[in-house]
Amino acid sequence: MRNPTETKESILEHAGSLFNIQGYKATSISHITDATGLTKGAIYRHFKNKEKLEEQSLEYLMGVMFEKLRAGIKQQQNAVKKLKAIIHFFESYVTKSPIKGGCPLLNVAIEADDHSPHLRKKAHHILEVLKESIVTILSNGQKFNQIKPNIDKGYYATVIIAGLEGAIMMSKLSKTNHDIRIVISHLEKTIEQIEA
Amino acid sequence: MRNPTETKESILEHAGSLFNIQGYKATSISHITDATGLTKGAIYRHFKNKEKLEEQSLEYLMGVMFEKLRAGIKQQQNAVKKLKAIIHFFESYVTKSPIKGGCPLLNVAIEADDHSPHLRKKAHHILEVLKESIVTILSNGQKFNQIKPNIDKGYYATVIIAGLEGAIMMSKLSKTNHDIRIVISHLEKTIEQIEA
DNA sequence: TTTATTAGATACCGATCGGTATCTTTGTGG
DNA sequence: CCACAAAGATACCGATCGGTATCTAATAAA
Repeated sequence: MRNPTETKESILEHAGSLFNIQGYKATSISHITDATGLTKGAIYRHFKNKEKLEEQSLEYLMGVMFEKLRAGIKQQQNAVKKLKAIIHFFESYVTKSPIKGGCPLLNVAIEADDHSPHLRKKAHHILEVLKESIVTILSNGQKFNQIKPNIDKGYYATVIIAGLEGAIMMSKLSKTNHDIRIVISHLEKTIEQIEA
Repeated sequence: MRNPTETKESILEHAGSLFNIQGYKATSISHITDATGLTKGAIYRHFKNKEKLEEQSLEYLMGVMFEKLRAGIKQQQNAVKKLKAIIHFFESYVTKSPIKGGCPLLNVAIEADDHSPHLRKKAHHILEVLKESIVTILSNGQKFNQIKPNIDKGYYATVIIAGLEGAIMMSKLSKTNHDIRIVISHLEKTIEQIEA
């Protein structure tokens, strides 16, 4: 109990979860003190203001997300299987969420649209990294004759991400995994069409 | 200036716009009094509390959305063209928005997930209506030999909506229409595959 | 063991939140 | 033209917001 790095970690964990579930604006410092058992004094010692706490919480969430995502990708040996691993990772946001509250990317994109440009920029960057990792998988797939040549890799990256994020939104409204399952089967078909 | 129905309409217009741009929780009554030039007294005469104002504002936004959507669909004479009209209606949320702040369905789905179940239920219902209208277009298309028989109509409704909503989210982050254009071209191809 | 530093607790600040009680103004039917 | 009801303005309420100044307690260096 008086380990500052552990304290900061605990704050980011709890704050990240609350921000992702309730929203950034809707989560007050008091909510975070309740969740962590700490006081305002402790929180403002580690974070200059709420804005900085929001930023670092988002980075924390994205870190957790990418860690799990990369682990899932690494297990698979060819491009098609790697892409399917990505798809099923996003499915887990609906079925058994690795992070409560759904995809942090989607949440920030909607909430931080006009307000809080700092969060929007961070989320945008993560989106580009995500796109790029799909493009890289496709490139490597082409190198090893697993993926057809002459396809528009950015096109498929966008189609996959858009479908998944939209399906997560629909599943949030319906509280079932019906829609995400449909979109997954469609994306799997789409991927199989570019298999070499 | 003292026409109560006009006043209520003005409140719904301004409140709806603010809710859709800034979010429901992030928009205070004071923001709405500033936008309308009215006072709290006027607003609370027409709406019991903020929750009711949120609900009716969402209904107002959805009303505007469906009105424009139906008008676009009605202009087209066959199923494929009607579906493409829907797709390009959603594109307009990014290019030149009929309602500022993007798709109210998407916004509510993300913000009102756990908090405010009344908004979530309303949005869910609208989503089902939207799905159903795509299914109806496909059904009529089959009747007139414009769409292949034996296809899963609900599947295509979900794939179309998910792709579009996800693309809107991506476009919000990148502030360009790059992603929505890609998804549209993909959905158009998908639709053409079920053309009879 | 003493001292300096830092982590964290406490108590408070002004601003703003949603909401209400009350007053004034406006339009309308007799 | 007057009376009455409804529309809207004003002034206020307690609660909570983000943030800060200050105090106490714990740790690490000497």
